[in-house]
Amino acid sequence: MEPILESPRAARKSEATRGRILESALNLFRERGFDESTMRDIASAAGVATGAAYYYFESKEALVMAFYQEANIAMHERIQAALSKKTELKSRLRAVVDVKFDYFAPNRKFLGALLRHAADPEHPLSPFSNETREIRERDMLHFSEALDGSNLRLPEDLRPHLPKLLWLSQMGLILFWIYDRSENQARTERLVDKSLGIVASLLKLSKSPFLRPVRRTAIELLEALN
Amino acid sequence: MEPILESPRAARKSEATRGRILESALNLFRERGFDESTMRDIASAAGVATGAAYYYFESKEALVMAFYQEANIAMHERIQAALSKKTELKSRLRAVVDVKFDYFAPNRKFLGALLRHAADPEHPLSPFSNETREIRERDMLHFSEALDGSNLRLPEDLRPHLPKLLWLSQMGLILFWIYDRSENQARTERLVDKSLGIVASLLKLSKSPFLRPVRRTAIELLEALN
DNA sequence: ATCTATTTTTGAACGGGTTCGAAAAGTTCT
DNA sequence: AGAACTTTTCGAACCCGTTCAAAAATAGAT
Repeated sequence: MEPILESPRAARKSEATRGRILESALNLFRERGFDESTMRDIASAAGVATGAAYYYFESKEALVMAFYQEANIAMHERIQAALSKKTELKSRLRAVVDVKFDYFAPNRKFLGALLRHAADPEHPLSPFSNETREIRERDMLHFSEALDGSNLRLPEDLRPHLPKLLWLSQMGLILFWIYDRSENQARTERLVDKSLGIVASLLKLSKSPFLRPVRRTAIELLEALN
Repeated sequence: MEPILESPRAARKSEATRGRILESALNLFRERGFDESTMRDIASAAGVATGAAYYYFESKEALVMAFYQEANIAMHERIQAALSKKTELKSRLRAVVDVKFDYFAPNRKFLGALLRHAADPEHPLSPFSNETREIRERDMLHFSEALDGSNLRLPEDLRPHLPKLLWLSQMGLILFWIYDRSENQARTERLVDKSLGIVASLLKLSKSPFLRPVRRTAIELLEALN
């Protein structure tokens, strides 16, 4: 099953092949789009037979997932760096999503392929699946850090739910962005600004006794989602 | 292009064939699931050649859309009837979604096929596409009625945005429900209750001057979505 | 170096959504 | 009834994601 990499030479060669397939795929996706690129194209661009692509990747969409996975690791330190410069909650949240939009920008169009099965949490490539748990949790940590480093005090009962909630909103924003056909995704820009504004305002107000009953119900709702 | 139905006899026959194909498809989808039913199966269950199914329906998914379209019309009067018995906003909203869950229940599993392209507003079958505008707007009217008939006074600036917003939340609930594997979709039940609760509470509070700034931003956000 | 086991590569074949050109059935007009 | 036209039906063929059995390459053991 799991290849035991005894020889570094062979290991490197195999890895190189995998890399070539992935790279060819991503180039084709970027140039031509996901649906317009066939596995035959990808394999031949990488100089291998069709079957080889399936030896390294479970499916065509898994190629996009491999990109997403690498991206998540690569973005980690960029996010850390960006966070270190901000203190206001809104701008900290903004920093997190900005890193993502920047990183994803050249690949925006084909990222949609990943979200095709998003709704089905049993699909291995869904952002809600067991298989993607690790990526998801690593990603939620970014929001955790954005919250903790800010100068805003949060109600304690709400705090544990916030990373998940923010992560979820972020997925919504990314989804909107992927399909945003407006010039330079200007609509997404506005949406991000306004929605982070609301999130920040609501969190500021959330400690107020006035909103306590709503907050209670909100927490119950979040717990119902688990 | 558009068939001119000059003879009622032919018109009826053609319609009957279309109906047979749709019915066979839905039966197969219900028995076996969407992905597990092939167009060849569907056609042969309807007693026609594969090509005939494509003469009447643009794609396999269009069969599900045809069901959805019929459903929306059929649910209209059920919703009216249900609304006529309620006055509280929360229970009026509940009435609307309950009719839908009841109606969709036997078809829950294959409805997911419709939401596959949900995110792409340019896909003809997306609930956000131009092609589905009519269905969508008819559906939003239900929420408009739910709001207007309730005993709750709403801020005027918010009112025009609410049907869209409620409709969107409802889509989220339906999506959750479709993929809800818990016993009798108990998780959806809780989620619906809590989220309608929050909506109702927030709307009650929304007139308060305390929340005015948030409301303003929220309205800007909604406008950014158009 | 040879044998054995494992990993990698190959490309033909499969399955299912969809297309398409041609045949059949139906309609309209004379 | 026959010609001219449109609508409907047919099923083979196409495309593309994916599978699979067998061949090739590589590694380890003797």
